[in-house]
Amino acid sequence: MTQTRPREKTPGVEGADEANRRQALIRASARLFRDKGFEATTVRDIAGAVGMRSGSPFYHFSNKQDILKAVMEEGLRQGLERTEAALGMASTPQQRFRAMVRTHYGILHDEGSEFIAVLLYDWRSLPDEHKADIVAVKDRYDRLWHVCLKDLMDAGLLGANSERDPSAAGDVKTARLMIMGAINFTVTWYKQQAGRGAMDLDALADRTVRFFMREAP
Amino acid sequence: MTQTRPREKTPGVEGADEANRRQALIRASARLFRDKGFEATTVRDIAGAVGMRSGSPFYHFSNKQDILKAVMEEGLRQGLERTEAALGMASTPQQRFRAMVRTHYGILHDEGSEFIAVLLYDWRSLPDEHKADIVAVKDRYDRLWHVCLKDLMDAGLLGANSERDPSAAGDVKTARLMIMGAINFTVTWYKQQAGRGAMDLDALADRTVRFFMREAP
DNA sequence: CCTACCGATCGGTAGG
DNA sequence: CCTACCGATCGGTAGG
Repeated sequence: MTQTRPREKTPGVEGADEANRRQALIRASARLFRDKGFEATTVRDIAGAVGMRSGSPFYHFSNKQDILKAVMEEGLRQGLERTEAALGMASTPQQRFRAMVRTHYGILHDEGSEFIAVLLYDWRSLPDEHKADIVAVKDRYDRLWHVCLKDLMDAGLLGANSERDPSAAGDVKTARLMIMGAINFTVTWYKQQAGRGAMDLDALADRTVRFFMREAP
Repeated sequence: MTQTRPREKTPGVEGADEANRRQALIRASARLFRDKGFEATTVRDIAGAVGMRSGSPFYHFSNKQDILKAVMEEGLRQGLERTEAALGMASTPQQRFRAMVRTHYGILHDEGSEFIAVLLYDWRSLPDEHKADIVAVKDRYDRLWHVCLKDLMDAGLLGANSERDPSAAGDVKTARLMIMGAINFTVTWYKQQAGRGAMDLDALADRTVRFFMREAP
């Protein structure tokens, strides 16, 4: 209830607070965008979600579209970080594929991880002049998938015709688009059960891997 | 440029005209919703696209949400019609799968066929009280896919582990969700080349079928 | 289906 | 980051 903001001890701490508020806005926006869509979410919704008044988000962002961009950037930053960490603990193509599938499901469905769902859902609301920036980072993520799937395909372990000659297996890009499409589309139908935590995502990842990847004989 | 509307010859024709205007609104709305999203499309956009003034769409629909519902219903009606026609010309499980894949790509990407893309993209904008109606029809469509995929799976022709025992192949529902997800997600990345017509969709369908379906030895 | 209009709301800003 | 506010626009309606 203090009417005056307490003076910060150091400029560094004050800067950290400001960054925290910005992060809070990004997180709250991600959730709102994910639930209602970018266009249906008002700046007042966002402000209210973090206890601000309606004009205050514009202290942190110059307009609503920039918040959307920041949500997508945060999602890709976290996504790359989590994926690289997961890949570091896997040593075979099969393990790496499983790790990427499971990690991507977490990125899409974990509590507090609504950023990439927004990227997928509200892409058309992002102004054209910002799209190239996001695509550049997204390409890095897609490349991780490409390498992962190429290894699997070379080993004859991917797709319905994988064990035959390489030409029958199809190209890696098609495989990537199909697999990532199947996984990404879960944002339209998968709902986490309350209380069961990550268990359901494990099961979903298992079923996904078993459908796309040939099992060792 | 006539200021007075020409008198209709019969009530039947007048009713047909009214239905035509309604259809024009649905088609124009589908395209606008698909391009900009339901929330970002204004009633003025819709009216302008068919040469009406801003208040006139409400002569045909009681509110904006009802237009969205009508778009989705029209998509499912056309989708079921086209799919049943395509299935009628196929006699083996492999042919039926190929027919469903190719038809679904047409439903998603053909010029003038933006209805199902709207259903997928703007589902969350549909008021809850209308969702059950749409789901009921969508279930019929999903059931056609289920039967198609079950036949394929029973024949050991679906997925990476399909030729083994049935338990290794996984369940039909997972296969349906993965395959339809992969296909539906193309709405986010596939862009038809101008002038080449349906050729590209044929190629896309071929690659999709080859990825998911085991080819005859 | 048009004209004329309305209340509500929205993104954003000025000044502190 | 708040207060106070603004111009623009939106979905929708009355009356013809």
